[in-house]
Amino acid sequence: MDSPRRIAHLDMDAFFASVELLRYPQLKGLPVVIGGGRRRVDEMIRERWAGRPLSEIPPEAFPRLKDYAGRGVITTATYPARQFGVGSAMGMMKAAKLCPQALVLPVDFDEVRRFSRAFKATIREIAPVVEDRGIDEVYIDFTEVPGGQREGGRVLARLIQKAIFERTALTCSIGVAPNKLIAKMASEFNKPNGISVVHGEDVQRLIWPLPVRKINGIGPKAEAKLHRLGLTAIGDIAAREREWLVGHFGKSNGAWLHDAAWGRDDRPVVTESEPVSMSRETTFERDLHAVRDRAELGAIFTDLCERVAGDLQRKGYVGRTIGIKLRYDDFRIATRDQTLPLYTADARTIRQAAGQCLKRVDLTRRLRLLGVRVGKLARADSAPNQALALSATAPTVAAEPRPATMDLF
DNA sequence: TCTGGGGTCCTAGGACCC
DNA sequence: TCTGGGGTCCTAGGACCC
Repeated sequence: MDSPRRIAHLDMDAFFASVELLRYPQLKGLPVVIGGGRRRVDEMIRERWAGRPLSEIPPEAFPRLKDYAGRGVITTATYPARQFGVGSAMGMMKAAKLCPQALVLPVDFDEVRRFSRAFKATIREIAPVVEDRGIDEVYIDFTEVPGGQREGGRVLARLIQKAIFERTALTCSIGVAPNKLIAKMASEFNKPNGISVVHGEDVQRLIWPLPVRKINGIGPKAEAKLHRLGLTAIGDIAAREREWLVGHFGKSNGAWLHDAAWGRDDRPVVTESEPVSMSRETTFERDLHAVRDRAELGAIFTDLCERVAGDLQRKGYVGRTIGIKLRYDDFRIATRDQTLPLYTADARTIRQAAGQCLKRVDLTRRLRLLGVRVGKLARADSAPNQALALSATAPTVAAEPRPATMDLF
């Protein structure tokens, strides 16, 4: 007999902040936020306290939110900071109003990635079917893992929690359920360092009272529309006819909403995937103008192209679609892209194509952000250009005159 | 309260082909 | 002269997630 599906969602608790607290244990229990600045705050601190262990730097030595005057958002807040209403994705300015005394530390991506690899490796040693959902989250298929069914998955979840803590000294929260959709919601029920187990028959009791926004895939826009229609809880969606939802949200979205509200989701746990695009973008310290700040903008542009090229080369990919992204001072976004005849990972080729794209957007407004993207990726070792060349010159294909519009490229 | 950076997926129109 | 439908690729924008 087939075992019923048991899917876990695991979320590291305040991941970025917890990683920093391992370095600065003296900050435990204090409101700390991670994020914001491009200035290496911790380097400044270390310089000032050179020669002393990091753990001996007194909390008073750290910068506070009230002293922080930069663009940017909070990546993670410790639980003491969350008590003041500070949370991820919140602007630094707003956070400073809510909790001016919170200490600010920058993101140390290398360190966070190191811990990310460590906790994921620990999980895979216990349960091999793991789907990456970013730096601090995974789905795990418990179904076929020995012991994965005991107490609905609670026993295995405890084992994983313990193994991660022993290896990294970090805590996580786990939800186990019949599918990814419910597991994701369940992992939030007992945060931090919690486990919750949800069964199919619990959907009505545990899921229906939750606000619609708790469904992974319902964002601010969908939430607003649901509210306008008088639907605020997940149960309100479930109470509607499928056809009614299809009428208001379209065939695919309406059906999905109905399924989600009833806790139905048969998506598999996907262990491997290939990247679709790679990009680099940056928000300037102050808004820049294409003409007045031409030199500065040009240098940033070149740097972005070089960084994307570096990423592609380091990871072994090439791409054919080169694109740019602008954010204007009024927060409107414009994108342009162009697909090249050959794959590339070369910074100059990327810069050339991205430069063409830049000519096609409005550059009279001041810019807040500039980004460069490479899409239509292929593995560099799969020799995609040779394949393209072969198909273009295959003897069975007659050489046709190119239409005039192609000459533009 | 003026809102980062890195992604994925979906939609929709037009070009082009059969 | 007018009328098709299906499929794929390209491009721009937008919603959403971590």
